[in-house]
Amino acid sequence: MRRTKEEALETRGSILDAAERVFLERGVSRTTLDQIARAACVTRGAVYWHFQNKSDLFNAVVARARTPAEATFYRVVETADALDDLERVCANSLVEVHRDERLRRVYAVLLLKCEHTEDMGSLIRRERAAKERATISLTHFFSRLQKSGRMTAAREPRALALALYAYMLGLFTDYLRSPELYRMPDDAAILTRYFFDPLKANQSDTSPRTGSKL
Amino acid sequence: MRRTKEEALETRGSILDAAERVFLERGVSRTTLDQIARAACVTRGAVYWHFQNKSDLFNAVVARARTPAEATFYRVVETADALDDLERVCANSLVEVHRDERLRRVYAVLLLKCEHTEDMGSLIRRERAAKERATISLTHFFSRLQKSGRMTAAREPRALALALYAYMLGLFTDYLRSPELYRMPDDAAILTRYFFDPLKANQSDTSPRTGSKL
DNA sequence: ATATATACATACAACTGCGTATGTAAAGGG
DNA sequence: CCCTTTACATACGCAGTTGTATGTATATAT
Repeated sequence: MRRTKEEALETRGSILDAAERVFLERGVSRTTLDQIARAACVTRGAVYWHFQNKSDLFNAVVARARTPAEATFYRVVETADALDDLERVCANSLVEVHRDERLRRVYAVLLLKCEHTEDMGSLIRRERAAKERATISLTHFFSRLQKSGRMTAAREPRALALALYAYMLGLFTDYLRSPELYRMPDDAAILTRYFFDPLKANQSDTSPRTGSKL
Repeated sequence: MRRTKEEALETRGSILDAAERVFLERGVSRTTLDQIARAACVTRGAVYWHFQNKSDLFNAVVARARTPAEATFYRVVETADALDDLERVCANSLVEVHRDERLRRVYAVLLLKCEHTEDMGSLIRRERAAKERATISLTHFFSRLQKSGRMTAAREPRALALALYAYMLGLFTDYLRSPELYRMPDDAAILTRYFFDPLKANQSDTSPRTGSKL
């Protein structure tokens, strides 16, 4: 019953899909490779053929959804030169998590359904590296805007970067915990505006709210 | 070798202490009751005497540190009538997590070292209940302030409550992930001010930063 | 056409952690 | 002072998971 290379890739994909769902439903630690295999209509043999172990599979699941999403984020942050650009990226990432099932599942697993502990692949290392890169990029971004006078100088870039990172992290986490409390996609724009409006230099904060502008 | 009641309470306490530490170090799911028992210099027999199972022990660990901290929070939010009161509570809770080892460990376990899944005691239920109560309290708080004109009317209370909750959740999480990036306790005041300053009605946002005011 | 590597399924051995059952020595009540 | 209960320690059996070893049929290269 040997499959063609194409079929093998499909199998691999369906294993990743199954892992995504079972990780979300049962949490990473409580899911067994047999449960994933059954959900993918294969046996553990197939799983062990495509992946070394659960950690490896977990990393593959995360990388498949996360890497592309992060790439676009960094591309914008490191090249953008206007507050609106960053605001748009932030609001958009919230909407994407709301719309893209895969993204939503994987971020829910990352933020709610797994333990950030030393083993579990290189989760923590990659997480810290990503966070450091994001913080540095954001700090530079805010510094640039301040120097060119396109942003209020009343806040220090380092703290602003921390604040924005924490705010977005909290929004992702809380939305994934209780999405029914959010009115998406409108709230994505509203909530990000709460952060960015006060930064805009010489601009009244009481500008009329136009509701969803997405 | 039967202990007196007092000694038994000490044993119970040291088991809770040990569980706290081992949960933090190894993550809840990877922690075995034997590891906790060894860390507390007892056997699994003692653990099973004081607690039904790991879930029960976990809940006890969380309740011991969290219940009192939450109580003060709710007391203030539901009675306060000034933005500064809430701002002080938020900044203070960050500082407390930074200073109180037990609080820091337990929140780290809750936010980073356990999986928010259906079993694991009633974690999710209590979590959702706490979140709902907090959101409602905060919404009422902001509504009150808006009606009495002590806060800008440019933001809707419901979204503000979500924003503040998410912001604090993100700050806790990120601080516990990489505390070395934060300059505590000063950053606690700075970061909370970033949220509250724009809400203060008819007040210049560019007020001089006085650094740590705690 | 044959051989080999592939893409799995099946089978097996070993360990781990849990829950419980049982043992036990001392505390504390009558 | 005796009896019961307490506060554990020790011992046991079990079910679940993991990793690997082996089987196997077929795609694919030569």
